[in-house]
Amino acid sequence: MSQKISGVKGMNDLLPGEIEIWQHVEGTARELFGRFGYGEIRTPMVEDTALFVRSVGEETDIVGKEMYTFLDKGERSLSLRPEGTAPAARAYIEHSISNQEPVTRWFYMGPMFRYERMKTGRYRQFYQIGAEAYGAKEAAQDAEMMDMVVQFLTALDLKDVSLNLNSLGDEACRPAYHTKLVEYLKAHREELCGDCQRRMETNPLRVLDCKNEKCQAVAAAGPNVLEFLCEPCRAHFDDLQRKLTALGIKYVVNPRMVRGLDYYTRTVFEFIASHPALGTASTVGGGGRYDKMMKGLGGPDVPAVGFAMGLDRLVLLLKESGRKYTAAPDLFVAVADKESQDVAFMLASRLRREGLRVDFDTRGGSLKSQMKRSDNSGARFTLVLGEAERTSGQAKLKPMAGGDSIPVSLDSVAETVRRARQAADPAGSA
RNA sequence: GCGGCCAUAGCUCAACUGGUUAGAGCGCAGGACUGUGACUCCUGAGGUUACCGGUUCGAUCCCGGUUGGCCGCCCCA
Repeated sequence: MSQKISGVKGMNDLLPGEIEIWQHVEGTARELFGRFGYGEIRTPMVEDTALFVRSVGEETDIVGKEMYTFLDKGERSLSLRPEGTAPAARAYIEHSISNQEPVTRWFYMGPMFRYERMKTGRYRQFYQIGAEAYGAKEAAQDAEMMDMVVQFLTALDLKDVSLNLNSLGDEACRPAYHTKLVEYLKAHREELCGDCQRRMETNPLRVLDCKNEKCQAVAAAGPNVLEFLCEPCRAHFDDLQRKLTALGIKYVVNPRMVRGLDYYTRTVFEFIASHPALGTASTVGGGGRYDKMMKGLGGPDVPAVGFAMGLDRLVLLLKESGRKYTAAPDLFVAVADKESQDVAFMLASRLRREGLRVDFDTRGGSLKSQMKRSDNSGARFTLVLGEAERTSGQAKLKPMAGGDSIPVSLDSVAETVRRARQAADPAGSA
């Protein structure tokens, strides 16, 4: 055997048997987000490196050490996208969308790339579904987005997901808090872990969500970001909470929640799932408002709010739930004798044209092996075609789950199968 | 980037302290039953024991390296 070639570390193949779950999640998102008026966009997987440096933030781990960055043959520095918000913003600016409509709502889904140590639910090529709403600074826009996520999780029947909420203020009030926090942390330097002593210089907000118990104690006793909010930010946050309550959405205000990207202002939120299968990978999605990013990227001064969910973790949860999403054939056409092979082949084709999901063994083989294959395929019925059927034009639909066979003429197979399917699964698609 | 555990058939796992042709269950294929799957029984295919090197008369087992996987830290989705 020659040298075996394996896939790249942290990048996985998705095969039939599993892909159906992904399709289900993506299909649910498309339908639901469409209902909220969001249009799908697809941006390239590769962008100018500067886009992420300027939006995500030079000091973040993502840009600092996790990006797949390379020079193309024209010596341009390009990067595989590590997240979806910046590319969407770039597209929004590039196509002058703000000149065409006051409010724009987009969603996207696809692979993202980060060079990281692999863990449960965390891969180097991972998948996100995200949405962005541009042009509305009102808290109602934030609330609408969270409503959409909640409905999405509900549609997937995912329970035990909680919404954490915080406000980081804006350029009017954040600096004062920032100063106060650094002052406070410096006074308690000795009580912090080594990482946090470093963080207080580079990104003091991150000390707030350090997992270390001592650091948490220090952070808990320190200045509270919510008490520093200026009047407009305070009003915005209050309004958001009123709207969520009105929508019946449960949430927890966590003044120590911050996020890994620098561009957020005011609202930030996270959806956290508690499930043993996820281990420490409990965040399934998060987002927030980024009112200043567009201008920072050289675009118009439009406010925006967005979120992203990690599909890998959602799929992990759905796998745990044990639900099946595979679409089995309606009918397996089996052949009893060699002479019937071509007729059966044509019959299978005809039934597919009539809209049935039909499986057929092009190799022929013993009837027994075909029956086994039919059983394995999960087909609802098997139709055996042999000399008797060919001459009489009559056949039997054998229900693979057991029960009596249904006599049927070869001309009305599709209709009969459809009716049986309808009876068994009225909610199923046609 | 740091620390710990692990790697045997497609999958889940065996193989006494280093000792003959590395086994089982599941799955797959064929048959018992020549036009009927599942249950039962029989048979078969499928392995360079992740890779490279070392110690040894002899290595799946011991040692080193590489690659890959898992767990914790970090960070995140």
